[in-house]
Amino acid sequence: MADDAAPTSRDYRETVFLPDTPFPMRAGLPVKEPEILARWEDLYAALRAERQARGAPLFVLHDGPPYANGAIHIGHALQKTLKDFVVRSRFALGYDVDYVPGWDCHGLPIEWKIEEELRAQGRRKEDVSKAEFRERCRAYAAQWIEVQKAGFKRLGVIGDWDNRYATMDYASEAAIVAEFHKFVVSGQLYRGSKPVMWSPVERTALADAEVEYHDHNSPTVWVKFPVVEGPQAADHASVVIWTTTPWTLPANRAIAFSPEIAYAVYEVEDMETGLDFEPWAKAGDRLILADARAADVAAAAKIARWRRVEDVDPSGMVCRHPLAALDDHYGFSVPLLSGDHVTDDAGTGFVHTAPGHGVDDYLVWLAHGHREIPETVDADGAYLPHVALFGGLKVLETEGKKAGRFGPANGAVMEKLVEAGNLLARGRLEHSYPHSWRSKAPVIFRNTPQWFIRMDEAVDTPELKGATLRETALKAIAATAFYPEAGRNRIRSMVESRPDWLISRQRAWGAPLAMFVDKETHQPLVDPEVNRRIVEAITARGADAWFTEPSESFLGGHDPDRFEKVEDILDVWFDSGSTHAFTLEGRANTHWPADLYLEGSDQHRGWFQSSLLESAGTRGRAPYDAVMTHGFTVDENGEKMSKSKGNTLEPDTVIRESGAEILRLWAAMVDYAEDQRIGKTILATTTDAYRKLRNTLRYLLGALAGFSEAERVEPADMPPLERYILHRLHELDGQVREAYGRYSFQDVARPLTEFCQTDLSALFFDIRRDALYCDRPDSLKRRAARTVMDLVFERLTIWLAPLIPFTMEEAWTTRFPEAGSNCLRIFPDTPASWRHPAEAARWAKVQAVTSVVMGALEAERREKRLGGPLEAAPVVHVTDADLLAAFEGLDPAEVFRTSQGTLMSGAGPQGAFALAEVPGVSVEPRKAEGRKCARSWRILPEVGQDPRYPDLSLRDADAVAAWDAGHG
RNA sequence: GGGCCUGUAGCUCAGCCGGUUAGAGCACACGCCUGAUAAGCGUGAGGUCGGCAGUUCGAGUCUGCCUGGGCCCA
Repeated sequence: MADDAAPTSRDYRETVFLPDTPFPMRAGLPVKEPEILARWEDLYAALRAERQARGAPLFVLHDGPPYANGAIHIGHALQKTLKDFVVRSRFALGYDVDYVPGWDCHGLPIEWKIEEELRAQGRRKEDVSKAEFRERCRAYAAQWIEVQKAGFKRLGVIGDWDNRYATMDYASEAAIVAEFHKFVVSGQLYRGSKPVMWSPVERTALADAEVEYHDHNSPTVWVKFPVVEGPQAADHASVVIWTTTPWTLPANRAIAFSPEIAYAVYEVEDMETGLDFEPWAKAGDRLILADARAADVAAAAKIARWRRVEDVDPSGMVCRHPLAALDDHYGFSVPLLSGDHVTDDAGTGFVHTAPGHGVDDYLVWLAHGHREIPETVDADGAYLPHVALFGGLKVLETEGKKAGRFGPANGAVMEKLVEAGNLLARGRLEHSYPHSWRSKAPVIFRNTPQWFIRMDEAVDTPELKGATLRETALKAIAATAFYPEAGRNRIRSMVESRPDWLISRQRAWGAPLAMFVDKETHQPLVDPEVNRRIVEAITARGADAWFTEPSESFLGGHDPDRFEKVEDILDVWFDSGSTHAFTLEGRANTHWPADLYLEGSDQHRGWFQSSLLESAGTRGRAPYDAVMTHGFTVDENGEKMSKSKGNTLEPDTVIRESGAEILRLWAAMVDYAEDQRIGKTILATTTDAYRKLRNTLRYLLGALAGFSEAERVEPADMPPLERYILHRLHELDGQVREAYGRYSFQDVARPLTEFCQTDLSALFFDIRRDALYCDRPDSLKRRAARTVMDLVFERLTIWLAPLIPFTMEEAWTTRFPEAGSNCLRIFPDTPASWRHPAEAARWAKVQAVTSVVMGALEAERREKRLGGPLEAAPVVHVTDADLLAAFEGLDPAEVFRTSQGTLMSGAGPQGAFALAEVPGVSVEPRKAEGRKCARSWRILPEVGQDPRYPDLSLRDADAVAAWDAGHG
């Protein structure tokens, strides 16, 4: 006990080898990270040069371009961080890595921004030349590229920032156009007419991604189509349809029905009375409806009583248009067509079919052999002049205060239906309706001429060898690796069912469909010389050249009067689908196809697919060998982040408060394949994990102070504990390489964190603290411990470097200030001879026994009979021979971290401490006898035996004697 | 409304082909140490495995339905 301590006159602290390092416990990352970034300079270039000099294999990660509009958000941060994990880990695995970050620059959102700017200046888009408008768009995108680039670099993301790609670079625009020409030349492009989502307010077709759904209150009408041909039962009857878009009725050409639905003729017998309006139906009216819908229709039409006359089969029936009586324009026949899209859960069981105003309508119309798609509405959303009764009326208002609201068309059509006696009922309905995501105005389906890439026509090029684009793309999907595997299904089902690729847009900011069309035949002009001149002009002067330079300059000998210059621009997905062409081809030190594309899972429909189709159509295969996807970042409750919910988290905030390293470690610890949560609690947990790693490094650095090669010990000469740690290093080496190899960063971070916690901190460091602090520097045990620590440090710093490069850099340069960047290193070889499963088995047993000892000491502490473990001298009784054998060659006191300890074969005495989980072991938690060594604080009977140092144990006396000799 | 994915301790994750009392690290509580100290060690508590039903001798694991969440589409 303390009062038993030997009289001491000397403070031995200076003779104790305490950890010594300038590596601070607190990181101060927000300040330190920028310093490290500055020190790295162009780390990426240095790495590439180094790897190329050694002839390293090449790995290509092709960057999916973020849209150059707005500050980076947490999703960008996760994404670029994951890419950086890939890039840095491939470098650490010894590869040369090509990673060129890029940006997507064209497209509607930027156009809108510029239009907004113009409006703010009181100018109209019409007053600005196309050239000036495009120039403004270009400047706008350029500015955001710089902002985003700075944000990505701050995260520690390395790449070829100086040679970043942008879809708006002249060379890119030229390459995109050249890719487009390949589709023209190979005959994969065609001009079609198709109902597309059209925004009259913006006078443009919209891509699916540019449309959002909002609730909208629409008029609904039940309309009678008098039967002119059909079975007897249908005589003097009308087919009833229901629609929420009365304005599309002038474009009606057919009625769709389902062969799966039962239809019948109903005859009205009585109408409801006491209504404040005159109902349109009357007794004697004969209506054809789906049985399942009859009751609802009766209610809507205020029919009090009716009679189901008989079944009727609509196939082959023909009706008259409901407005035929008012104008001969509507004198055509309206056939009944069967269609799979018809259901009986709403409406009447019949679907009014206007081929120019709905996709289903269009498809069912085509499926029945019709080719002519009527055009009824112009680009401004007004009926064309030829549309009888309604010419010039607006479906949607596009000017003035009412812009974006429905115009008089619906009302006018309903009035005329009443006049014609064919309106059965009307009402209003709140339903989900497509709107432009920008103007928020409703959109309509409108038939417009557009350019498409065919999915299902055999393509006779050397690349596609007579296969269709869809077949080629599906084959490419089968040949691609997906991480996670589920991605394959997702993209496959989309490619299987997707329609032809609509690539034309009636906008200004983009790469043009730079081609000429024969005014007579409507066929594109295919002339390699013309295409060459176009691409040359765009390479030199950008896509503007196409819009500003006269046709003659491209056409050469062709007659300018015969050919029309197409001024549509390409779908931005065609731009981004072509990035592989101008980033992976024609540049040095890269290769096509890319080894990996890595994006969010939304890109199965987006970039993965556009790149696949573009490449399949031009090269016959995917531009990637593997696709890796990540989920989305949601808030702490698993809900989508949104500004309106106020649950967003800006990467900047995290970087400013905690450091990019914390964000990176978070990304490393979560399962990125699924949606990842982030928030205050989670970041706090991440910070704790970070501290654990950091302190482990700090302890290593402290314990390794002054370590020299002369101290190094061969594994064969090491004690069991060191052999065990080497075994763990060997095991981890395999795990780490394997996990990085399949991009499973979690399987790097978790085992390494647990290794630091369990094997190093709680076992190795804790046991070896005594030897490190108190042994003579030349003691084998201490040298072996430091040798192993050196090997641990050597590996930990590079294994973790791809994930937390800032901290590993700091640790590495703290120890080796002259050795260059830690990030230039390659995972060191770990000798197979370190593998030692027997040692692992031994320590599992040793730790089981130790847990009983810990339990016994804990019980004593609770009873206040014992304080720290150095006050104890447990006696351990072991009946299990295996457990006993595990201690062969070990000092029990050392293992138990007590002053003394004894291991005995056989059963323990009555009352000895035991744990049910560890049978065959019992412990007597005896107190240590002897005096407390003033240096090591162990309590040993031997203290005082060395007369030179009466207050020290023999080991410490020896150590101090050596120390004294060295310090005069 | 449809397709795909997803819900295991406060947090991040393990749980193979269904098989004992569902594990780890962190956080938490309590204790120890005070020579890693805004650190270190130990002990402990904490889970109806989203819910319900089914298959089975046995289900976190398989099936169905419901429910929460996400992405894509309508």
